[in-house]
Amino acid sequence: MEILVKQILKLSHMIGQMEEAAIEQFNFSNLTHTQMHYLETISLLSNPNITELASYMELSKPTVKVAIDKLIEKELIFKVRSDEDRRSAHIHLAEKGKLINQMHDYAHKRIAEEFGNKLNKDEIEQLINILSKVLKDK
Amino acid sequence: MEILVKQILKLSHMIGQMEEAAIEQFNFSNLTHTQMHYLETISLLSNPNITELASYMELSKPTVKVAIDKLIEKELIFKVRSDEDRRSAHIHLAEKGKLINQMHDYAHKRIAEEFGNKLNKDEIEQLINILSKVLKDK
DNA sequence: TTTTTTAATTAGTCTATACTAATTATATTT
DNA sequence: AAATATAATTAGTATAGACTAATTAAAAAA
Repeated sequence: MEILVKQILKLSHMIGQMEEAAIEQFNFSNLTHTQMHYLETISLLSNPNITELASYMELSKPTVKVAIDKLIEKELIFKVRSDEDRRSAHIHLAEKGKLINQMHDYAHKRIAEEFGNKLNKDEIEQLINILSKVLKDK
Repeated sequence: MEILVKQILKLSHMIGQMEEAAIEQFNFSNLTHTQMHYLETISLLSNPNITELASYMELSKPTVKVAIDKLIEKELIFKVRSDEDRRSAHIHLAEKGKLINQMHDYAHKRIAEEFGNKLNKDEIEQLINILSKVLKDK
């Protein structure tokens, strides 16, 4: 088990490196990690309003409002005022903002490639089975 | 391969969650991610001086100096003036600062446990073999 | 020994990220 | 209709994290 713990250290390091590389690749270097986290969360919640986003991220609404304003300025997201409740506005990812998802995809593909290059078919099949067991209901 | 890409998404998410949980567990919630990154890098470089640390992190020396001052104030690290070159000072992790390494260990152990709970012996052996192939020279 | 280089620091500035308190506009309840 | 509640915003504040330019102190080179 000691060995596995060490491997997990290396694995998480590798995943981190790949994500960092993807950030550069996609020219997101002008965004902070916090700002990328906003984009990821907006994508996850699909068009939340500020109240929902603030509650999910456990931040105050003014904090989120200011962050959102900056991301709007950078044309990464935009707001759509709700018709049901005109006090509320839903946050959407703009085309540029959607790149955040492609960026993660890219990183994950690169990692999968790395696995593919170093393993034969049987091993890949084994790995997929093992991971499906471990990651079930995640 | 599509499946593997999806699994890697889940896997990196799981690792992230475990690290976050460990941060809370170890009461590092009062540190920012940047500050933890400093501790990790100081540990990695083992007692760098400010110039080395700044160069490795690709930041200016004043930026690093200010960050280091704050971490000294929090008693996470301390400086030792060099005898060979009295202009220079080496940064050491204090006991509190060393917890950063234990924290990562803890996270990795928890992940390994999660694997252990869901896999049988054969599968664990397979996984270790597969990971050792993929993570060789990492 | 004088000059130059180097390590660290100080001073000053800017942006990001967080907060609370107060305000505005719209919805909901009484 | 009036009172209350809610979504978003504005204003004000504080800390973290980044920079450049200038200074100090020590070491190395001329």
